[in-house]
Amino acid sequence: MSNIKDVAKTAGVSIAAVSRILNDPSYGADETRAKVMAAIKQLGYRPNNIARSMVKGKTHLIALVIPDVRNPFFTETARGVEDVANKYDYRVMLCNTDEDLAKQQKYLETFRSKIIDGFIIAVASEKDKELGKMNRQEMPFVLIDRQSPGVGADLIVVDNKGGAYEATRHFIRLGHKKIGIITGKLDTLTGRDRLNGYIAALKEAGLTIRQEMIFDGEFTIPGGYNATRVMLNQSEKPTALFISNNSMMIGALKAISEAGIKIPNDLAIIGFDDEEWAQFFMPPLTVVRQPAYTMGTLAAELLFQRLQENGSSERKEIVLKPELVVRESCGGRENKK
Amino acid sequence: MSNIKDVAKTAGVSIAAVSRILNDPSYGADETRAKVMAAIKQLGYRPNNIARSMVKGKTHLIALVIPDVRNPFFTETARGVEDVANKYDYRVMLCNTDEDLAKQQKYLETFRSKIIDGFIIAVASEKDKELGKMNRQEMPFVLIDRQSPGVGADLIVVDNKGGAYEATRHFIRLGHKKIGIITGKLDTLTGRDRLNGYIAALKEAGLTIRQEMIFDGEFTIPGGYNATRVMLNQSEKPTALFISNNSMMIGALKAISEAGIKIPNDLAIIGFDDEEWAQFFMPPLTVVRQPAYTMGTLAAELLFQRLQENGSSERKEIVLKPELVVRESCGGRENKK
DNA sequence: TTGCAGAAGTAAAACGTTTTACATATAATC
DNA sequence: GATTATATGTAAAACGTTTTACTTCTGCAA
Repeated sequence: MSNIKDVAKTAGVSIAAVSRILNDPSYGADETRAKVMAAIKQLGYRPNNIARSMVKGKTHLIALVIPDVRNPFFTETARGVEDVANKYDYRVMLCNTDEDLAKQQKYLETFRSKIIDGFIIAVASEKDKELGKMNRQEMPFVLIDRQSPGVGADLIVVDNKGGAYEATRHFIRLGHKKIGIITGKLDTLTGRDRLNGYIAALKEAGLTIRQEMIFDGEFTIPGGYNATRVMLNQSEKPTALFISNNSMMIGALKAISEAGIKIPNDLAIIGFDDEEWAQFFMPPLTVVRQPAYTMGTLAAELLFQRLQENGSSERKEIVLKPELVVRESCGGRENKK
Repeated sequence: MSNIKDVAKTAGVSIAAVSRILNDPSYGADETRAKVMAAIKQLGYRPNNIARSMVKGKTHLIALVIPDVRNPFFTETARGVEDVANKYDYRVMLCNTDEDLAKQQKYLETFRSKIIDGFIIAVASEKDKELGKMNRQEMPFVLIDRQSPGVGADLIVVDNKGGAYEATRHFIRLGHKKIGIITGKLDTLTGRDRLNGYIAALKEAGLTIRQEMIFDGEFTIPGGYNATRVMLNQSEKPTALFISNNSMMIGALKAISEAGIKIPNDLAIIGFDDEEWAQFFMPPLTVVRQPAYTMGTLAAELLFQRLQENGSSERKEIVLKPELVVRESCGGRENKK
């Protein structure tokens, strides 16, 4: 591979001249510029970015660490990050931790060796201890989707409680009294927040909170399936069911179908997280949509802001409002019981 | 940030000694090793990987370029690549081109600047011209899932024709005579291959190929919806339908449901690409499953093999067999018409 | 004792850029 | 015509490592 030295030699100029011509459009006489360009073309020269990174101290790379590449919520976020990064002429390294703290730590370790300029992370676990040790001055980062206690970095999250509250309110407005919930893992803040939003709405409406209307689906497909099946096998069934994430929705749908229960006539349902297939399902699903793409763009913008400033301005915390997308899985007012 | 020089100074040894102690476990007296380690700990030193990369000529980074991060097929492939890469102590940069040739070229351009050691790519378009210009000696790469005419790189693809053939054969075995297909984009080899597998099976069974049983769904959800709707509105309907990718399946399912047609009694269906929700659908979907994860691991292994050898061994082409996963969307023998 | 092998350590070159500090030539101002 | 500013160019330092080539020391065999 040819380097800048070769170019300088064949063009008959100094190394510095080549570098300047490449980086500063206003520099140099037309004649020498032409010579240099000709040499570059002839040799097929490409500047070596590693060398450039070393002297500049910037790699023009950021990382996005997510716990599950197969979750559409995170890939949508990734697209947001990527679009903004490209705008700033940065590339993004997408790192998948598979909800595994050990994998996450391996990535963080790699980052410390200055291979990237900064990163965005949705932590694999609330229990992480490494993140707090990162020097944010040297390597800025922003947390998304999930909080990490004790880490004073910028944070962008969705108002999970608010989203669950809105969904439950929607049921109540339609006249439902027996409203169930399939919760996510309650050792995560996200899981707890969604449950709390549900409870808040019921309380506000003067409805009693009943244990037999609350089942844990652990955020997984089989979990959602089992929880829903048990709930629907009870003597007293809910007339409306809030399923608090996308994976559990898939399981719940199967359980509902197997039980011969019709949506929305026998049971109204609302999910959390919008997905492509949700609007194509029969009936199309009413869901709480999280602004995943926006979360990605905002996180990236925040990170680039940090990368540009040298003095550290104060910590930012952004809470994004989810949106209730009303489709047909709740029917209308007439099906209250 | 402290560097190796600082460590050398506080430990009272030379720079070279520090480097050696760090990289060669058999080097150095116990005493000096201890001094160096203490200094490293005290200063919180981390070797700068960029500098290391420059002298070594390796970045320990590979890229995976895919046309759609939201497609589970590709994210599954990504997991395969990632797992193998981590095994070799490499990190992977996931690049999403959104089926956009311009974006792809931007990434390729970045790669030429030696920021990675090699890459794996599912091209955005068959029409790409840049890839052929890449010097495979300097920057090895392997093609996956999609061919790129004129590019003599290693290749790993799925036997699309064979997969479609198997699916169609399954219909025929069950006694179906009127078998329809929703094809993907026919300007892609993948789309054409799947159509050809379908045709081959029909011909072999002595069934006639009928235009009104073949509709183009363009690999998209709305395309699949429209194509299926039109097909099912005809006077003569198929009794079995092969839907040749995952996205079109979502659209087709809606059209089938809206038409009041029951699966599998009125219509048997088979899809291409297995997805989490496919087995949870009612009825669970029979599909042609592509070995996405395996494709990722094989591609990565092949790439690392290339990275290790210096002389170039001959080009490899691997064709992976897809697998027909029989579930309930085709019913049994009794529903032939 | 001499010679030699191996271990432990060092100084400096090398990787491929950008940037600093400086030199020279040309044009502009008085 | 002298002075000054500006444009164009260069040599060398710098970035933080690894590696080469060399020196010194230690212990062992002859």
